Amino acid sequence: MAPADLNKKLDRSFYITSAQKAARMLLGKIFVRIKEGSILSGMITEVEAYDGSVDEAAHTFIGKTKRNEVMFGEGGVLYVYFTYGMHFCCNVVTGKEGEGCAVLLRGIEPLEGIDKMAVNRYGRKTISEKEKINLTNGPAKITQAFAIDRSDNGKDLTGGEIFILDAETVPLKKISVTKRIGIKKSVDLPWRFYINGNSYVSKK
DNA sequence: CCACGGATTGGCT
DNA sequence: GCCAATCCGTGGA
Repeated sequence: MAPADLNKKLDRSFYITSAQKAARMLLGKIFVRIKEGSILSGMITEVEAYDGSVDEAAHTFIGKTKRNEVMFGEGGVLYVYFTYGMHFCCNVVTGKEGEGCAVLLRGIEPLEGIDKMAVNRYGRKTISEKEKINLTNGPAKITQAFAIDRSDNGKDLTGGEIFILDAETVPLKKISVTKRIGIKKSVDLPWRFYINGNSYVSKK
């Protein structure tokens, strides 16, 4: 695998758009974290859009609170939340200040730092093929593999620690659009997007 | 392979 | 007090 090209970092303008558009555009892009001098990276394969203005499932639908204030900020930062008493999930905030929109990362295909992700997920470097698929095919699995937690909430994606690299846009005919997973409100909105046929997707 | 339920913190009513 | 944008182990087909 060629090393990540750090010159192709997405800039602020990429994120100042609707969550639905950003979600589709993020598929195929490369999510990168520099951790203790080494690179963890992977291609985004599955996402969901959340839009606080109309979407009861969005954390921002209820108005600003301590928990969701990062999601109300300007696009291009990371919104990390804690759920089910044990899991973190991470989102890319989109749109303008005050809108309360974000894209949940649900699937990533690992590219660099796979042995470190294996240690983060399983406590060992050597894993089976099945375990490799299981590294990052779910939102809380991603944060565990990339060692993302509440200390990363609000980090700027145009900075040098966590960022996203541009890559060829995935054509619409290679993208599946479905209802979102695991929510109990606004369940019928078709705001989940994933790359057809990719193994690193939480559910077909 | 699929279905089910337990784990376990903390945000909001 | 209720219950969550989840994951994993167990048990049965």
